[in-house]
Amino acid sequence: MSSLPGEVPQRMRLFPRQNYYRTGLPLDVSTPLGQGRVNQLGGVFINGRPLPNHIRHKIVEMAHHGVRPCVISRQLRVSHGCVSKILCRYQETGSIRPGAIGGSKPRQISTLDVERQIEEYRHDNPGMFSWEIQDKLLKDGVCERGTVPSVSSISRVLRNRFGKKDVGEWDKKDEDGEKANKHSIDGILCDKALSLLLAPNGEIQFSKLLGYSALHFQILSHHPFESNHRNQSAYQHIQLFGSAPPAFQNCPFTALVSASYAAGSLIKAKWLPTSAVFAETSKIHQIQ
DNA sequence: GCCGTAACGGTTGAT
DNA sequence: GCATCAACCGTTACG
Repeated sequence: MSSLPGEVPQRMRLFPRQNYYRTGLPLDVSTPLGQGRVNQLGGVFINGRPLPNHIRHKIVEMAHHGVRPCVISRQLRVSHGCVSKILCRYQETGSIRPGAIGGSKPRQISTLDVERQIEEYRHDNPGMFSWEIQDKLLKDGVCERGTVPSVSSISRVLRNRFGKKDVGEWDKKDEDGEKANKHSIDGILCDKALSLLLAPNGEIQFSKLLGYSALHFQILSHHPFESNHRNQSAYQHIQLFGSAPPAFQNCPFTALVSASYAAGSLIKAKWLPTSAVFAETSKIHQIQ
C-alpha cells in the first residue's frame, strides 16, 4: 500500500460500503490530525475542506499518465465523485486548485452619488458619526428609508475613502500601490533589472530572464477577467510536465506576462499571444 | 464495473 | 465581535 502523508493506520479505517450518511452511523474518527473522517474507501478526509494539494497533484498526474479515474479513486482512496470533479475542472480550467471558498457577493450598498455625499458630509464635519451621516442622508432626501445604507456600510465607505490615506497605508495590490512601489528600493531595482530584459523594441527578452535569479517569470493573468489561480496552476503544470495543460493549448486568448521582483511587486506588464508565452516558459523550464 | 451528478452535511470568509 | 449568507468542499448513492 502506498503511504500518503496524513493517512491513518489501517486499524482506524471503517469497513467499506458502509452507509454513513443515510443510516446515521458514526463516522467521526480520531486521527493524529484531529477531526479527520474516513470514507468508504478507507481514505481520510476533512468534511467541507479541500483535499491536500499533493493528492490533487497526484490525481492529475496519474490521469496524465493514462490511469483511469476509477483506478485513481481506489489507489488514492478518494471518492470517484471527487476524482471526477477535480479532473473535470482541470480539463475545463487547467487548474488543480480548489475554488475560492467562502465570502459573499459584494453588495451594492450605495450608489456613487451617495458615496460622494457621505464624503462631503465627512469633509465638512470630520467628527461626524456614521449614524449621524445616515440620519442626514434621510433628512436631506438623498436616500429613502428602504435605500439608505446601513451604519456599517457607511463606516466601510469612510474607512475605504479616508482610512488608508490617513495612515499612509497603500494597498500594494492596487494601482496606487504599484505607483508607490516604483519609488521604493525594490521598485528602483526592479526597473533597472527589467530595463536589461527589454529589447530596444520593447519586447521581453526571455533568454535574459535566466541570468537573474532575483527575478522570476510570472504569468499574471490568462484573461483580464479571470483569477490568477488558473494561470499559476498552468505554470505549475508546465513545471511538472513541461507543456501547457490541455485547456490552454490552442487558446485564442492572450496572456499578460510580467517580470516581477522577489517581493512580488508588479513592475512591467505586456500582452503576448498565449502560444508564445507557453513556448518560452517551456524553454525556460527545460534549460533550468 | 464505470461514470456523471444530485443531495447532503460541513467549512469559509465577505458583508 | 457576531450573525447571515452564498460560495465552496468531498462523500455517498442513484441511474
